[in-house]
Amino acid sequence: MGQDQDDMMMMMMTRKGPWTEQEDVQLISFVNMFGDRRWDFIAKVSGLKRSGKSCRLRWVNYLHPGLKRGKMTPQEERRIVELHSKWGNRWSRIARKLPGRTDNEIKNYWRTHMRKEAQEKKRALSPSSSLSDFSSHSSICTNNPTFDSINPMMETDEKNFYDTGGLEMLIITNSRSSNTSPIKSIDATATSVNSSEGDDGYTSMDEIWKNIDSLEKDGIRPMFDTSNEMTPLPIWDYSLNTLWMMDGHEEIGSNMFFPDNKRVI
DNA sequence: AAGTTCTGCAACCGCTAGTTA
DNA sequence: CTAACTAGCGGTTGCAGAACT
Repeated sequence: MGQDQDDMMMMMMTRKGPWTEQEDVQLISFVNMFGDRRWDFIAKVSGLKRSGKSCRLRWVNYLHPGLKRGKMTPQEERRIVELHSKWGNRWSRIARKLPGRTDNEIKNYWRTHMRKEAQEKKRALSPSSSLSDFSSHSSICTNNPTFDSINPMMETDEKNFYDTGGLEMLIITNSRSSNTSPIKSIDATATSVNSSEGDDGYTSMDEIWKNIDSLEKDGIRPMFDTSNEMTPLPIWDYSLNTLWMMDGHEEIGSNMFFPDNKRVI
């Protein structure tokens, strides 16, 4: 079958809408194997009928182990307001300063926040005032282009916490545990990531992938073999359980990969 | 109790910047 | 150099559950 037909098939087979628990488990296992960069590859290889884009989004906004769930703390709220006044609707940038929070979450929070504020103002002002439909224009003041030019010095190479997730998080975790991971053995320097702020000592996933590629060229293979059968193996010590031990999350049953012994793919 | 409105959040869409061949 | 591809970003939508009438 030709590539075009393959793509056509993929298009037709693509699923949309809410993710099922089964899909989540499948995605987690494949991200654990291949890292959180090659989304298209993961989408294809995992057998999920999802686009790479959709997989990435699901991981970044919901499945990433570094995510905090639950309500924003007053400190976080203050920080968002502060940063938003500085940067406007640069949600991903704001998210970088709020570990465990995603741009989507902050964006949603802000919308709610603005809506509430608008309503309060409405109430405070006379009924004749025309602050109408503030909520549907959440960026009423934030699309101001000046926000983009403010604070050029604030331009840093800060990394989003979930940018460094996937393999890198695995590496950190693995460096604490005793097991060997393919990546750990490939790039020991990556274990020195400063995880406190995420801004220093950063080793990009690209570098790691390059390392993998170069090692593969040298005939050294990682523990997983992408050319063979796509059996999801939880080969890294990074316990999947931890993904589900966050606030308000139940743990998935004992057979994480094949609940009810169903075939995943 | 039933219907309506509101709220919070997950997910999609379209665009852009960066990367690769 | 450039075209194609991919990941990431910001805006928007749709839905489920809560709150209200």
